[in-house]
Amino acid sequence: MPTVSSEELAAAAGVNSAKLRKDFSYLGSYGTRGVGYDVEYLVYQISRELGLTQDWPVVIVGIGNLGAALANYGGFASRGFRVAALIDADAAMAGKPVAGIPVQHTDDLEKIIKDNGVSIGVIATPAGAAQQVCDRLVAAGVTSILNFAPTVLSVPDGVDVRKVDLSIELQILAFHEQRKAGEEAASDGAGPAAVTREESARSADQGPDGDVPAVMPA
Amino acid sequence: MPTVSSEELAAAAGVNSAKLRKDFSYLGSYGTRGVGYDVEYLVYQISRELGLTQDWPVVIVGIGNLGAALANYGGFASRGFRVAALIDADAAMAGKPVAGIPVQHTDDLEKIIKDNGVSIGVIATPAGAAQQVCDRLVAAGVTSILNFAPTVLSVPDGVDVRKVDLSIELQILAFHEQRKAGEEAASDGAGPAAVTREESARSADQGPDGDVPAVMPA
DNA sequence: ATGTCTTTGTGAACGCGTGCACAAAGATGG
DNA sequence: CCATCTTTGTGCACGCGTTCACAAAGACAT
Repeated sequence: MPTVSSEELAAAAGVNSAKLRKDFSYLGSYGTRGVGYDVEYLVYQISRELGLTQDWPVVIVGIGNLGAALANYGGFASRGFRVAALIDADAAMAGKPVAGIPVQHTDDLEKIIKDNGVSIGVIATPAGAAQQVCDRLVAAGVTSILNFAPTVLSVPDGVDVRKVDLSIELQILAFHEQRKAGEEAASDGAGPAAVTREESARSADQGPDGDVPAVMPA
Repeated sequence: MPTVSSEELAAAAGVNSAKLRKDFSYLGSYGTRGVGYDVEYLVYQISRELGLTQDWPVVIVGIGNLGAALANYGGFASRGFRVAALIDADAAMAGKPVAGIPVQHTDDLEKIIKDNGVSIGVIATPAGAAQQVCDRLVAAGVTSILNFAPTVLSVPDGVDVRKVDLSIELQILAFHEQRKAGEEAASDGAGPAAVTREESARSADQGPDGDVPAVMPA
């Protein structure tokens, strides 16, 4: 039986082994003392807890460049997502296939949601249309929305919204870039706002995690 | 002189006023006791600290659907970013304009970077090409990379990489969705892994912040 | 069976970020 | 010029998440 110890996993992931064990313990996934975790069972447990074993039908509304990019994105299928439908307001696009899936018109939005049992919607429309689309999705039964439009959506309680702003990541890079450039100039110790830049402990940090606090950067 | 108090700002932003003041104090931006912060000066200070007053030329490599979507994205200009060039490996695309900018061939990558003084690169290529493109960008002088390809890039020290995985946000939504569905079923108290789901204190949280820890969800 | 050795699971301590509460500072009015 | 009032800037305490450290548990050898 192939197994891994928490120590091995922690080293590979770059995290603390105790934290990893504690996290696993919340899952109820029992390892074997003196041996480690059964790899196959562990994978199954985590997959199930994360919802990877389920089939999540999603609809993408707004088939412009971004919507098309999302429809073509390969990473979805392996994580349990299935693009159930593509929806666009442009009647000229109706019927045309994108990524092998025919585009349907906004008029049929409600029917599409219900027929496919969709609970997750992706909004890739222009900013002006986003709230309206959102309202219709919610009314049709969608309870989770991924919003790429540069608008903050208002939704009733019980509906989750996650906003993806593609320029924020660039912003963060630019901020660090500025610090790099200003470092030698700032080393004279003068000037206000001489916020010291601490190097990230984990050099391999490539995630969208809280490097930069809500109001002010670290 | 138009001013704002930390209290007003905090209420508007949905954060604690003391934290806001403390953050501002790191900036060295002085408010006036009894009055508040001079709006104009504050905007200038924050803009400058965040790099919004600078001009950041960026190149986008890989002009597929996603690259085109990024080139067309309106949010960049207002944040100090300027798309200096679009680069693609497909010779047939060379010269064709996308979002009003002619696509250039990968062969000229190094020259483009140097001529425009680019320090930030965006990779929107297929996974297979990403590392190679990354290496060339870095060799040409790029020190910050925004990576949309589903690969972890390895870069030398001093180069910042941020990876954007479009499916991760969906993953998080699906996870919450699963919890919603499983809540009534789990209320019988039986079964392992009955991790309680606490409602987010801030209902308006739409950001890509650490809702879900590295290894296990909250 | 008994002992040793490895690795888990977890109680307890540590550290850090957030929020409270208040003194200092400056404006404003008499 | 003094009193009062507002709002900042910040020391301090609280709470939460991470890490340490160790006892319990099981495998494996003798």
